[in-house]
Amino acid sequence: MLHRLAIFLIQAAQRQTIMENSTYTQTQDALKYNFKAIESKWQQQWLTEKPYKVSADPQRPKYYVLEMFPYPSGRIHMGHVRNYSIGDVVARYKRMRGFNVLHPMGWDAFGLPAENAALKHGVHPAQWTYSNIDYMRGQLKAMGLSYDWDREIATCHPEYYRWEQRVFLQLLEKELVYRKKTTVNWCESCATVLAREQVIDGCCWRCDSQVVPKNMYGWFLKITDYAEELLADLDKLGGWPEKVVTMQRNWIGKSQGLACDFQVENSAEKITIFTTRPDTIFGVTFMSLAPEHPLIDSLIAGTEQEAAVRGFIEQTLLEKQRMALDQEPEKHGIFTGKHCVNPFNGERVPIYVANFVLMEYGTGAVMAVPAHDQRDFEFARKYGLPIRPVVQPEQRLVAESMEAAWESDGVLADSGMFSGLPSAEAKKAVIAHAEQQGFGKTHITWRLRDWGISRQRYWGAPIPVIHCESCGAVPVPAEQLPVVLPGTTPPYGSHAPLHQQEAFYSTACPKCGQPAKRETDTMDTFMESSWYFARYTSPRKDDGVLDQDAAKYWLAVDQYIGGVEHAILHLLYSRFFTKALRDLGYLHIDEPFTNLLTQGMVIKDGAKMSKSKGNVVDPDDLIQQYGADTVRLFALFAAPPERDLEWNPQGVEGCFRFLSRVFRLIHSSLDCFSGGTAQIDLSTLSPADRQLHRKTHQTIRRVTESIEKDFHFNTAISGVMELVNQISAETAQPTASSVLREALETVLFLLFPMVPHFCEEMWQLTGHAQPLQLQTWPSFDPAAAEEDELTIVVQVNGKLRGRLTVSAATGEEEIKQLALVDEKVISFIAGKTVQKIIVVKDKLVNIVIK
RNA sequence: GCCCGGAUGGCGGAACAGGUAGACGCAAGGGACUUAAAAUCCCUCGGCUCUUCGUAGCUGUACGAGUUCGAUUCUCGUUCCGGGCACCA
Repeated sequence: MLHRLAIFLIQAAQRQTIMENSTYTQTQDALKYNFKAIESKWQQQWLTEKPYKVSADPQRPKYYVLEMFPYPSGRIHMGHVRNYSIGDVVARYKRMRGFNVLHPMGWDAFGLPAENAALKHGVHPAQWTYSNIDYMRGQLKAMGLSYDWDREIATCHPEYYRWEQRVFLQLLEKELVYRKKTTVNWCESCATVLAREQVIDGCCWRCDSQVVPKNMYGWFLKITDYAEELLADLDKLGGWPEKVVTMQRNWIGKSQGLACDFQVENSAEKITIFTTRPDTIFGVTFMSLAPEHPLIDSLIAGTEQEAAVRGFIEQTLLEKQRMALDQEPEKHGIFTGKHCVNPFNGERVPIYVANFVLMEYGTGAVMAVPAHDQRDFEFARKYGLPIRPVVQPEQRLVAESMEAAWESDGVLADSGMFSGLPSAEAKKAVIAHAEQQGFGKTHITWRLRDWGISRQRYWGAPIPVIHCESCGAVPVPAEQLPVVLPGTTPPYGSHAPLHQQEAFYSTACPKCGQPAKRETDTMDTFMESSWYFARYTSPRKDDGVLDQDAAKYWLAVDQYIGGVEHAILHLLYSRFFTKALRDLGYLHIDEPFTNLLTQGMVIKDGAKMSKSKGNVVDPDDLIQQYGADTVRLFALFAAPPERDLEWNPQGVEGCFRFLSRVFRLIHSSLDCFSGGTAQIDLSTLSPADRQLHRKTHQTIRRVTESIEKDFHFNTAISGVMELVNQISAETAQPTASSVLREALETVLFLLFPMVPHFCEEMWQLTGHAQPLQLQTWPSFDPAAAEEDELTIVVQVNGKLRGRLTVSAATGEEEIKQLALVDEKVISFIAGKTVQKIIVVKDKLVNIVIK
């Protein structure tokens, strides 16, 4: 009794000392987890001491972890909270593993919202953007994220985009950039080009007026030059989700087939078609051209069909715009009055213009084989054109009775010298024949198109080109870069605002000195995000694009983390840029991101969190109420990262409760930290202490494996919760202080990457002088983690009937015997014949009876 | 239409490699403490069955088959949900 009193008094005295010079408040008799004081204290320290500032150090292994940088829309949202919490765990964990960790942050700062805000409120896009950045930077700092803030970049800053302009000019020199005239989606009322996804039901997403096709000039990046490599290198991306690799593969869309010329009857013109089904070439019964096909003009000029065909084309192009993009119009077409000749059999076939043929794919001309292509089939039925099956499945096709095209393989029939060949062989034979005869050759077509980067907008990086009447498009000389966006006044008008700023565009030709005009288009904002990860390695370099040594040391990004919505565009463009920068001599790598984690969306009440749905939860409010550590913990605990996360306010509460529990547990166990660290001797431990010691090491193993294997922090956290639960249970009894201390310190170690402020505070409180983040991640002792008693499950015919507790050393035979004499088991096997007994080591015994 | 995922208690989610289904958390119910409440702590918690309330029996991982001593896990088929592409010749 007296002893207990003494302990109580000592504890009380200790507590008193803690209270006097620490960040806790005391309410009544309980210590309260004062997250506000704790978080601001450590954030302040990190701000002044910059422990996350790094530089290249060839002596140390590097680790580059990157989260997709945000668009500075105004405030961070839960998707960011989740993304950056995940990244921060990786960064902090790898640091404790001894890596030199690069973990930067910045802003994808160009884009239309800034311009819209400018039009609406009269603030300059730069002002709007920079003030959003300031606010959001504060939010990220309040989350305790371990970024090297000295590397922060904003893509709208001239010191960033000047190097992008430099790269643009070098690509121009290498002819990887070109200018061409194409059809774009044009909104008359907004007087601007719209991206495909901004056209809704043929109308402008903003003003709802009719979108029309318009031919105009634009700048293109020749990503198709890299199509083959972009496709082949997908095989190197073992650290990417398969889903994303598949999406990219489909997007690139390589098709191998035959390009073949059909001579136009009574004309010198030829129509080149592309087909992936050369085996069906004897089934061609007509030819279809895209309405935009350049040959049409000469085919119909002066004929009696001319007016009708022109009318059809006009109507079709209009219809194309009017139709919702996800709708397929009914197939229709018109006969041009002309014929062409199938070079394989000399047959003359009618040439049609058809609304379903795309000019952008293949050659814009399609040999129509109604028997083996569903689109051609429908078209043929509608216009009474012949259907001729030439690839026969086992059940022979008869043209008259066919209800749909047969698109699978078969054996060739009515195909001249190829008859009797199976499809696969016939494809090769047909191509070989065409090549030999000189009217066709093997050909590869890509679904991937060149990347149009021109935008008629203000808030983007200016394209560094000057148009001169006599010299044409002239690159801005390197020493004149950057071409800076003009003015501090808001841009007016939504169309090509730069086009209206004479002070900007009016200049002299660098070549001939004559008055000339600057290009007034700006670059697609995907340009900036295609190389920012590389710029982070030398963000302040002011005399070049990249520092070679830094790039070589840090790249590739070891772990990239972001939303799956960027699976195609951003990730494909970045891969392309990496290869292009490599070929310009800036980079030594082929692929930018070794490992990719695509995190799921944040869901509330079954729907994606969004302003329009009104189900957003503001991170600010949550951090205010519970602290950053709790919010981070919940974001990591509620679901594995790649899956959607259902936001549950009560779950957040639960995480806060957990941290409070640990907080109290540590305060009530401060005794165990007062002595030095004693060596733990397995042989002298009481069974309960042995058990806690074991659980401690098992938990280290479990958490380490979850982080290393798949970033499943949710199970890692469960593991720590189990350990905490066991510690709480143990502390009710006398416990060896060394074991208790080890267990509690382990909790802090394992939790640190997720809840850093909290753990640092507890670490300091328990008498450690050096910050926790400078410690080494704990390793587990396999001997300590090992169970010395095992629970063996006994089944009879696969059904659970009993459990045996045996020492780990028990042999198979003995376990078998123990199982057979188990009281419960006997009641099930009595009077039956034991057919066999299956023993799974350390796991179970299954007695099979009849 | 094609290509990928996914489906486990009231909810979010666990289950190494085919071997105890439901870890951990939330919610709910009961209890302790309190004048009371909050906070905290303890217990129960998939469904059904039982004059034995158990260390009980049956059943159960979307549905239907199959392989196996044994299937949430593997195979085939079906349904539903989500995502990507979508007239790609």
